[in-house]
Amino acid sequence: MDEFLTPKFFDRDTLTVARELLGKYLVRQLSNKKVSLMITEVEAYDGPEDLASHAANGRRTKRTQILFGKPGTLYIYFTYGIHWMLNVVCGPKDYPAGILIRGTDQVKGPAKVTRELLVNESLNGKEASKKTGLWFEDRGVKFKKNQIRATKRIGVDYAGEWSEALYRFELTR
DNA sequence: GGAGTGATGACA
DNA sequence: GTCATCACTCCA
Repeated sequence: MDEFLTPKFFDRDTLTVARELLGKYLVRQLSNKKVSLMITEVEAYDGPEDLASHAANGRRTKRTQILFGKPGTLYIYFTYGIHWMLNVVCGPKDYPAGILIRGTDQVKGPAKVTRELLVNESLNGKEASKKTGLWFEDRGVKFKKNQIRATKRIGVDYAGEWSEALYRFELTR
């Protein structure tokens, strides 16, 4: 049974949600086809203290306000002049937290995932749902706890001690 | 190792 | 308005 992950799933501790997203499916409905990818790598950006987060120090701007929004909301931004990044908002409203989808079983690399799924700003701020055309499913994939590897996040050296946080989770086999 | 690429945020 | 920076990927 495919179970749709509701906003309630994302309305919990960010690190817990991040770990539980591993093995779940990211599903994209395009006009002519449906693409499903199993999530194997994520990074958590959790709270106003997290200096690696766009919402570090509670910074709330036109871009980052999405992170303060409802759990289950998609946060998509453009970086390096080339790439789109896909995140899903976690935790309660007004608490800035999100999870970056870094990789899937077939597509490795955050910018490749968005390219493969044709994800861009048109989905930013929308809720992950079938109506939106991008959502998450639990397809009952099982794995052992020791298959989750927690490591430092990528590309956040500027974040001081927060760059050391083991907020990146990978599914190994 | 280094280029490409453009929005964003800080500062003025 | 200017400016540096950036949660990346590709090619060498």
